[in-house]
Amino acid sequence: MATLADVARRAGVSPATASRIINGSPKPVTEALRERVLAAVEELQYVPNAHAQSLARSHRSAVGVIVHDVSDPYFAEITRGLQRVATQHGRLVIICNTYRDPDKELEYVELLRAHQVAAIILTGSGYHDEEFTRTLDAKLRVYQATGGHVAVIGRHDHTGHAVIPANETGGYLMGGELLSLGHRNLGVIAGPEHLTTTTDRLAGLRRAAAEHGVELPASRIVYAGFDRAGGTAATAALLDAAPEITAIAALNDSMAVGALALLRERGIGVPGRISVIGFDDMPIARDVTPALTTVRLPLADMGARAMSLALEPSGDAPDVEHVDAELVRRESSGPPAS
Amino acid sequence: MATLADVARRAGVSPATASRIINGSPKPVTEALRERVLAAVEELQYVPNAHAQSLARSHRSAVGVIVHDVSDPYFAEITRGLQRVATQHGRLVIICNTYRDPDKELEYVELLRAHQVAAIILTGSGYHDEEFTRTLDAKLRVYQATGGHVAVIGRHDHTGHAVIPANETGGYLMGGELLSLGHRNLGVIAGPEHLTTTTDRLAGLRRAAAEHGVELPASRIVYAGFDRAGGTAATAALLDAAPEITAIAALNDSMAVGALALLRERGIGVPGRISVIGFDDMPIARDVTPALTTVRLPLADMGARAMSLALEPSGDAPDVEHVDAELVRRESSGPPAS
DNA sequence: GGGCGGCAGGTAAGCGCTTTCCCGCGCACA
DNA sequence: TGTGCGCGGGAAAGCGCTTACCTGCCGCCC
Repeated sequence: MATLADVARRAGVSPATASRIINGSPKPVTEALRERVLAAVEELQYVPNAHAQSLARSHRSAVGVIVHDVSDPYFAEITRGLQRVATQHGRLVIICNTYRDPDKELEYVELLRAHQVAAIILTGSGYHDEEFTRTLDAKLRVYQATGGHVAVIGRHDHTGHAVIPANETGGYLMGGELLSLGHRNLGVIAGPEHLTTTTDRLAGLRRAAAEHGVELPASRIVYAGFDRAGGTAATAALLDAAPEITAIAALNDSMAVGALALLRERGIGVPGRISVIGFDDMPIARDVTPALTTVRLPLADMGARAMSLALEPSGDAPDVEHVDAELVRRESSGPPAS
Repeated sequence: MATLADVARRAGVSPATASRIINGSPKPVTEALRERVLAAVEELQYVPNAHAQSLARSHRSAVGVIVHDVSDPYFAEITRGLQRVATQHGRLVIICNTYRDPDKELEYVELLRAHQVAAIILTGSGYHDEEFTRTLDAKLRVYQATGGHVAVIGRHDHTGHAVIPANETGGYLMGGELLSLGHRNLGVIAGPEHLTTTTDRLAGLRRAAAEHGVELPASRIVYAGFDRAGGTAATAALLDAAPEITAIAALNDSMAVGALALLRERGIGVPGRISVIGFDDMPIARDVTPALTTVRLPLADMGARAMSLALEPSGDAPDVEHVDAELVRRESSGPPAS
């Protein structure tokens, strides 16, 4: 690799001058030298070593994002928003996939710290695991103590910037929709029980049920993975345990898609025999059959807002932005068969 | 941030010793010192500065990936495969989204070079643009000349490691399927004309048509963006230009999904009135309505193979792996209405 | 004409690590 | 007892860049 010294030598100037010209420093430089240096850069195809730069300036330029899995449309959408804002700020985004392994989450915080990122964005759900939460919080604090910015999406027990989706309200909306359509026998297919996202959405659902005087016994709630496969598995289990249900509330769209697939396979009409409602409004929700009634969260926007919070710290106090959930009626829900 | 010097001071040793202990260097160190250093690391929550490390060792550890858009399921799948292999090799992946802007592609190659990545993976289609291709190739060569590894997915005019999907054969498969079902009036909704992916797939389609003695006039081919919106727009245009068609070949699944959406909206039965066939077999292909008949490409696997080629250079000669396309029959295709 | 200010450019000190080389010690050997 | 060797540990030289500080020169003023 050509170095700055090579460029300087070739242009017959000192490294300092070369550096100033290349970085457009405010220090004035003769036009003749400038041209010689720029020519040398071109001939040598010189690109400054980013590591050396970040070592010399103590200026952090990249930002880190920790997601469960970028290829999951939920995170893909959020990431899109994150990227957009980061790029506007001229910052490189380092994406870390934990594949839902809490240990990896911890590791990645260290790794991002090692890479001197300007900010860490934690997406995905918080965990109901006190020890893990404490450890994570401690690591983030250490990072913040050295000037790092942190923003989380979702409820994590960490004080700092946060974008918090209305999971409880959304759950309430799902429940309200199904109940006011006349359903009384609801089943729920939920993500892992130790995720705050699961419990928050479920809490809203319970609140709606309670208001309508409807039971939601434990046997009607099946926990599984927060993905398509989890959705089919949970639906199968639910159908075995409670064949009388007329509606299924899926705690995210991926699970809802899995449910739809299983119901189709078994020849169970949706919404004729069973209504299905999802959560998140991922892009594919409108393209499945039947188009999915769901609770919309502005995913890309949430990502953008989190990145903005991290990159444009408005003040010293931690900023918390709540984002609203909104019901989107499509074709997978209807009144129960009478 | 705590530095190595801080750790050394606290443990009462030299930075050299601290470094050796922390990195598990082969040089033997007394157990007592080791413990003192490790304790200091813990107390100070020390994490080595990755930039300083990569400067000191001349060892490149990250790898760079250039995609059009990670949030596009096509690239999301490929990225998944890339990540898997990279993680196995203990390497960090830097993902760069070009949003289909060739200039950004060029910029990102420089940026990744600046970041001293060990390898650059170029995904996404090649361009029919001689100047661009030459510039890109030149930049990649410079990178390779300094020891960087390059692997591309898809047909790019660049000699080096490559994973090349059977786009032509896949196009032939699409065409063959539709034609042997009895369709004679085909329409094609294609991605941008300047992409090699578009032209290769189209070439296969043409070959199939020729074999069956079927015309495929220019008026039956509509070019648009390679995404859902492009699919709906192209379908609308196609329906206007050639209302007699009984089948639509979409050159990727995103466009097919867009087509399906438009046809549903217009109340046109699929496959009753018009058959639709896609390309790629993205995860959502099986969940749309009707489930999409498509040509499967093992996307995640392609990503994994590309990363392997880049990270485990088998020899000096450039490795080219061809990957097969395979027809997946689902419900969106059928014989034409008689 | 001498002194001084300003200005282009260079010199060198880091940034935080790794690693080569060297030093001093204690041991075995003759 | 003297020589030599092995071994644990430290000193210091970089890795490639930025930047504070210094130098030498020119033109200006008194």
